[in-house]
Amino acid sequence: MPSPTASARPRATGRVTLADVAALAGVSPITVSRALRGERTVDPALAERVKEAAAQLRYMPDPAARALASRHSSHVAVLIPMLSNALFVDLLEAVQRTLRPAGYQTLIGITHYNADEEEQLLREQLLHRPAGLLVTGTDRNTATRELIERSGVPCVHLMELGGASGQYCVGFSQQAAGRAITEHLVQRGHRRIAFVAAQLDPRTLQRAEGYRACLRAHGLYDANLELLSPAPSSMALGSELFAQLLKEHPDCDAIFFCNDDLAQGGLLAALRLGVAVPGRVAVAGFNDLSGSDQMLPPLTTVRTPRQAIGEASAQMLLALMRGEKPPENSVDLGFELMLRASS
Amino acid sequence: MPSPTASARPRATGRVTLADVAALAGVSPITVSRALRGERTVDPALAERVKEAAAQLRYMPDPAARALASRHSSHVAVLIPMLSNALFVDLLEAVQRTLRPAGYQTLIGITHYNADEEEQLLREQLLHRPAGLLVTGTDRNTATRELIERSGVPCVHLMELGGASGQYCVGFSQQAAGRAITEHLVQRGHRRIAFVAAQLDPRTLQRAEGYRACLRAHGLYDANLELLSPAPSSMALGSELFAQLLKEHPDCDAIFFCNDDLAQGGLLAALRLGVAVPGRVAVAGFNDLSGSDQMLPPLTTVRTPRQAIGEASAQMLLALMRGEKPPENSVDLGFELMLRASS
DNA sequence: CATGCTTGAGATAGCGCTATCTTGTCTGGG
DNA sequence: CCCAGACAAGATAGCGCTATCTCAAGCATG
Repeated sequence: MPSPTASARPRATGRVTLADVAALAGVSPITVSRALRGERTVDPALAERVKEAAAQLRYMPDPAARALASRHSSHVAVLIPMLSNALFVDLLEAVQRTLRPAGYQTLIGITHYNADEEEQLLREQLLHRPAGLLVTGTDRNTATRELIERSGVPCVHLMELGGASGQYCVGFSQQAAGRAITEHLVQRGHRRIAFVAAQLDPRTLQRAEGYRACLRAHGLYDANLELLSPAPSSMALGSELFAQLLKEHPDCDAIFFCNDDLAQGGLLAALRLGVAVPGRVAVAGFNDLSGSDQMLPPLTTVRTPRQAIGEASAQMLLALMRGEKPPENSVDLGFELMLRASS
Repeated sequence: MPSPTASARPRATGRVTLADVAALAGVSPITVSRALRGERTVDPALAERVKEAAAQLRYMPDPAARALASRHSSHVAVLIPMLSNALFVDLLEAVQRTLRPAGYQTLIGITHYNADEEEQLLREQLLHRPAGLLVTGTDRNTATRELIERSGVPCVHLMELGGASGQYCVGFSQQAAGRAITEHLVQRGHRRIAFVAAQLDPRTLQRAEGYRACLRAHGLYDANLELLSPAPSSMALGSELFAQLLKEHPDCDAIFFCNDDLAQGGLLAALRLGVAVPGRVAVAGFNDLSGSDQMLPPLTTVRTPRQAIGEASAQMLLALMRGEKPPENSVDLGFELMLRASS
């Protein structure tokens, strides 16, 4: 039995509406709307009264009606490549944890590292008139870029830095991170350092650039020591590529895997094949995923600040959606070398 | 420059609306609405003409307006416990792959195995008037169950079977799976078989029941050989629990881990500690997650049909949303023992 | 004291669809 | 030849909000 309080007029749907709250508070619906959205043009005392009435009736605004009238939904569209990479799970988790309390629902689109799929997903999501957009990386096809541009929806780019582009970005320099971990291997005395990568997405390629820059600076670069596979990253693939690399290049004395799952697979292959790590070959990974510290030997890797990126990007987006201008367009959250026994 | 075709009246938003399509096709807006939704009450020839007009104008219906007018959005709310368990990533992937082509957007809620959080998420999602609901398991608090019930939204339960409840379920018997893998260990001649579990969610506890039932049937059950931790599942925890178990129960000759990440951690701990697997102690896991086949030795486990569950549950939900009655309330997709060298 | 400005509230008019009720047309049975 | 019944299309009326315009009251200005 619903409360017997004042009500505008019975609605067909039985929902508590703005009009009900307005009737109870003795004001017009538009005033309720303004009061609940915290507009300044409502007298504080009145606003308080309205909020009490809303609470009493357990009023909850209808997102669809809001979206239709205001041309903005309470959705934030998030485009990420793949959830099978734990990196993006952590990122997403942090994003949701930040956006939900602010009243935003995340619409998750998985692009599978595919530009066309990304474009298609974005088109679908834009139909929902999202209030904001979170996309992975800055590299995408022209149509998608224009779609973002023309939609006028605030957009923050994840995982990379903006450079001079003026885009809003939160991430770190993949290139610098790739360079730093390679430098570490050089400092440990390795000379024949291989780079093993899968997926070959833009960020992987940036890490490759860091690897190359470092080795060139030391006069150690050898293109033959790059083993690049477009297949999706996995432990199984890491095992395979490890074996292949050592067979083709027996003189290789260190391997930088572009992601920890590959590296973990590599370490297991080493164990299986009886290859001593780091004695015969040192191994380094990227991202410091779950389990890397448990490996035998524990994996040297680069810890990437994915939770921080998720939270900071969501905060930046919240500011943009409020119409504020963030202090910086591009936020660099850095990275940390995790030096363990595999190197 | 937009096409100079007929149009109802300029809209403030610049969007192509039903009215534009209606004007171009020379029919009323409601007829366009009906034709595009495939209602039977429109002459096929006319419907074709309308669809052509819509295609020509690149008309896309506005989900918010639809939701408001029809009281159903194009959202399907999905409640899952956690994405850090790869199981749910695969499940979600399959769900999205099935629902998206049908025009449904998934709203993902992560419950963190927490009943209150689940209730809160569901309340938020129901505001969006989802067309369907996908929830993990059948075990939840009364408020949440009533919320689902009263919402009238079609709902399918994932990962478990319905029993006599009459709920729509797609999954397999966690109990039977737990029993089967334990039976396998018994058949291999093990007598002191431990059960190591984390998280202790309902499905884990069902597996525990299967384990107990099997060992009791063989007269081998010993409650001391159960090591149950409420902490979240991870490789690190698996390592820890493995070491703890062998220390406290040196006579233990086999371990059934409730999830593969724990088991993988256990295998690595064995390697670290120099414990021979399966010689000294056999190890079995659950779910056949990525990497389990790469372990040293490869992990014996239970392959669970998560992609199939995702797809079948989405198909069942699609049927329910169309107003059809599925042939069966509860669909059992079974499981498969993956016997590898760890046992 | 008239003028202009701010400020808080309400009236009005949609946002872009669909549910529902009506109307017109066509069919076949008595 | 008329009328019940089925069917295809349209007219009407919202769904539950918010953008925008309007208006009355209050206050400082010259």
